[in-house]
Amino acid sequence: MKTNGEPERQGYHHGDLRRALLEAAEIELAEKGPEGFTLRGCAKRAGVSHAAPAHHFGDVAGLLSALAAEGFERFLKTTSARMNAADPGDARARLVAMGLGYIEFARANPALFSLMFSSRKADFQEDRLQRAATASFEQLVAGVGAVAGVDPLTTREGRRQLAATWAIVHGLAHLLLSQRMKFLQDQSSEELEEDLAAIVSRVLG
Amino acid sequence: MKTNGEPERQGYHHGDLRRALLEAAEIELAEKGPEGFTLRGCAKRAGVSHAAPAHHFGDVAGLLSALAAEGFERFLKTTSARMNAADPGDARARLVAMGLGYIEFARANPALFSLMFSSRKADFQEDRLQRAATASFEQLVAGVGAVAGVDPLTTREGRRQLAATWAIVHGLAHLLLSQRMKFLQDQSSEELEEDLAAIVSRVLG
DNA sequence: TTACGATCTTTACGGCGTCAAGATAAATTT
DNA sequence: AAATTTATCTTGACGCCGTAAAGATCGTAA
Repeated sequence: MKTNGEPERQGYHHGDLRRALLEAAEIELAEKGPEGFTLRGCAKRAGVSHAAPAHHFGDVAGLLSALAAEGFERFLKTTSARMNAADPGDARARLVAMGLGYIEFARANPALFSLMFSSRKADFQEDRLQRAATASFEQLVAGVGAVAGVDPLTTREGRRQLAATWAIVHGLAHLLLSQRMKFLQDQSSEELEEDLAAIVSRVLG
Repeated sequence: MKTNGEPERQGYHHGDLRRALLEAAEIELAEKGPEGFTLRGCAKRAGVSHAAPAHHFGDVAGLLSALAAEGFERFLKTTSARMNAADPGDARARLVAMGLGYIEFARANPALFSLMFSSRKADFQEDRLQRAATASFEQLVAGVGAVAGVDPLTTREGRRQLAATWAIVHGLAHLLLSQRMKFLQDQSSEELEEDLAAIVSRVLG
């Protein structure tokens, strides 16, 4: 039995293969892209046999669902951090900050973002993933609600505001990731972020 | 040699296998999704051997590139039709119509749209695909330019308008396709389209 | 010490994309 | 019309993939 917290990966047993596989999966996803991702590649990267992941995640959907869940949890942290850095009394500024956090996460974790929003390989019925995704959605609803003064889901105008907010932010994130907004990405990073801030705050304002 | 235009698919040769494979690919893409798509499935659906597609398209990227090119050509037709149905003198109304055509195409051809905007399986350097995608982009630029009065790509404010227009429309399309805007999609189809029109015209207005 | 369950490996299967070689049909040349 | 060339499609093989089953090894508890 292990008495310390060290990895000790030398034996027949790995130590924390589940964690290692999640990390390997994220790297594989980033390097090979969501299309070139393979379970066997993750196993090889983690230094185990190709069938080892099955015991911890069942199948590839299980591994990707767990990774997507982690993605949404980190996503929520990113947007929350941005929001809390804004003026607590300015609901609109906080919502804009959240939107910019949304885009920041996408740009910092392109493969993960694409797994979370553009893939059907993960099982979004899985408990932890469902919960994490819902939590992020509820943060968005609350953010729009703080600006509107009502629960956006209860009124038609609220739903329109909610959809517009989400769409402008998600559209920017997705188009930037797919390298299709060259006219913005050809600029310097500072200019790009200025533009993003200007666009988001204009639509949400 | 064939003297008539009939298919005559009974012989060793197919007649128009290239066309048949493209149609099979679109159906396979729609049924199995972009992730479950296989070249062998297309061949089986077209009634030929698994290696037959290679001669016409080289590899799977070749087939999907050709299909994506067709997608962009149809996409341009859809947005153009919507634009030309709007008041020719109202540049803003025409741009809004184009945006609604963008979303209409995505909802009518979800698998194709995802191939065109969310996949790396197609080769966007391929000539015809590159041309078709560029033509669609230029239509967008022209539409925004008609509203702004300048070429949007030449000024910073123009680029911001361009990005905002594209992002709101693309964001709505992508989120609708990923089934994540239930609060809009739970409504009737008429109400949904009213909402889309309201959102797009608000952001572009 | 022994038994047991958890963890990982090995082996095997069918399906995939792709390549090479062969067969057949169509077109071209003679 | 016959022969030859070219285009089209099939067959068979290869390595990689995901997954299932069975065997090996380890940690733990009786």
